[in-house]
Amino acid sequence: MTNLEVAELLRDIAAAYQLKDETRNKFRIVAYQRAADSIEHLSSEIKDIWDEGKLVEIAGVGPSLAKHLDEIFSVGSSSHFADIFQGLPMSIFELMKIPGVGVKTAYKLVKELPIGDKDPIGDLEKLAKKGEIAKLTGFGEDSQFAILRSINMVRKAVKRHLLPYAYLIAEKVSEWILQNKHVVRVEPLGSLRRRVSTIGDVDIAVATKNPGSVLDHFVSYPKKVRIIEKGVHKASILLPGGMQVDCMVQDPESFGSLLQHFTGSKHHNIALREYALKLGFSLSEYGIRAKTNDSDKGMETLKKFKTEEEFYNFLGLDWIPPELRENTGEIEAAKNHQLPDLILLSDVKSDLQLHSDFDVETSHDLGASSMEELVDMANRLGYEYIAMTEHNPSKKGHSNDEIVKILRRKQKKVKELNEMVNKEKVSVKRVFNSLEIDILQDGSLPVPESAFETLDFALVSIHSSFEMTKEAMTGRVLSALSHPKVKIFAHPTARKLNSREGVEIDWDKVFSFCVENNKWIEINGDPMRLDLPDFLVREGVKKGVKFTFGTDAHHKQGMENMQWAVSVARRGWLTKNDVVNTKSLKDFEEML
DNA sequence: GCCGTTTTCGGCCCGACTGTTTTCAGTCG
Repeated sequence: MTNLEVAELLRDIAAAYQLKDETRNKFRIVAYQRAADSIEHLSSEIKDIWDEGKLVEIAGVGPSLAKHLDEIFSVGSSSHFADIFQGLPMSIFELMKIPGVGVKTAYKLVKELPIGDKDPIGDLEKLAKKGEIAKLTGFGEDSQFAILRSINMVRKAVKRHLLPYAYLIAEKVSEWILQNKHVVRVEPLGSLRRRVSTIGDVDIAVATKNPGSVLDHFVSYPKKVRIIEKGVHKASILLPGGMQVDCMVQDPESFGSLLQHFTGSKHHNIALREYALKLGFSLSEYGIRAKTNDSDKGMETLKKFKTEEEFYNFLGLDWIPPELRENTGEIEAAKNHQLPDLILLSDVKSDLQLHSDFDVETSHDLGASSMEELVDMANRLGYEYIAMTEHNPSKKGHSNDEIVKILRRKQKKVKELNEMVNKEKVSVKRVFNSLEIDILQDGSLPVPESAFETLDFALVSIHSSFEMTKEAMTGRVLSALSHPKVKIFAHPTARKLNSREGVEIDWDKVFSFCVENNKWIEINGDPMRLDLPDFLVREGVKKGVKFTFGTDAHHKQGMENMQWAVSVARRGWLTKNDVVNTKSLKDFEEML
């Protein structure tokens, strides 16, 4: 079972408890939901954790849950879970996948209508179209229509959006909001502000003294498909392409609290509120109140915050950078003044994966910009050095001698380039001659030994045979990294967001190998990759791994994607010192 | 059912919006 499957199972158990005796099981239900959340966000497979006998070390999993899960993994089912599901049609849990349909609604529908276990959502859709739902007590035409619309959304399964696209949307909607004269300040928040690799919906906060006018204006956004909801504090609209935009408004006096609340993550906020409770405070988007038994008294003691810094400081915490707010130890670190000094875009002195249009006769993509254009862009970005890392020449159709010949030609071209930058007084002082080399299925590299001599260093990466066992894949990668000229493992999981899962690798082994043998791991800034993923970056840096940044630009404009690599690094708790690209040219040459 | 820098017992985040209701339940983030 995958982490997601286990999480879904635990959520279904929680739902079943809600139906059986919600009052008595109130906190047991919460416990199952928390365990589900925790397991869904694990950075390793729960099956592996079970193998090591460490289930109880997962946050939210105690002796009882560990016992039931152990039964699931060893026997394939749990008698206790079976008891809880006893007498409940499985169609209930299927219907809960429809947004807006929770456990109570699903139960009522299954009980009142002829819905089978085979295709419950299909059955429900047919009944809704016949108008059968609206006839039930507690339902009406509106809720029936909402269910039909939600079923459509499940069918379409709107994918999460890439960061730059979400940024663009946030920018355009913010511009629209700013046209309202009552707007004091507009800030895109949520997962966008935390720089998560993919964005579900865009959240925008507005400071204003006139919330009604601002929300009216917001929902009149010309490009919207429809208004999803609208109240006095917040509203949501749907845009073409399935992007949802939420807008929350707040008085400028309390804007710091709103920023904190609406940036999330949900898990960070829950943990922060629990932490505050122990200090005797209750947190919300309005501010902080002292917790008293007398609820009337409590109302009078709301403390407001104009800025986030004041909000966190009031709780005895350092201000926590948004990228760290995932409840993975940041609150503890903020209390002990041990938050990392995160790397900034301005610390970056180089781009270590670039593809020019110099024809190396590769079977992969060539770049679209000339080496000169890439150098020009690097100068504009203020870099000290860059690396030309075209793909290796194709093995098919080339003899070893021909490959060497092609790479000597490239070596000569880069040499001329270096003579040019040395003559002109520009920020780029050196262009490295490198190559991105395929790691073949057996771990070998499709470049003859004498060709390596033309290179300053090489990158290796996976472009084929993605489905291998973890052991085989790990051996394949370590074999490639062993070559003395190979310095960087580029886009290491080979994932493509929304289209391809990353490969399976024993990261512990690869990280240790890199630390011991002075090899580096790339954080690829291509918005479709963002690879190594942030949670693995965090694990790597704990082991002492050094990282490189590469935009993988195949056009000079692509070099502006460096900001996304920095985002991933910050989410992985990296400081300037953990990233090779922040080193001066002299230090980099020594490290090579 | 989980958890501990007040606790191994007694707590468990906080609030908004919708639809169907006559005061609230259900769902969501």
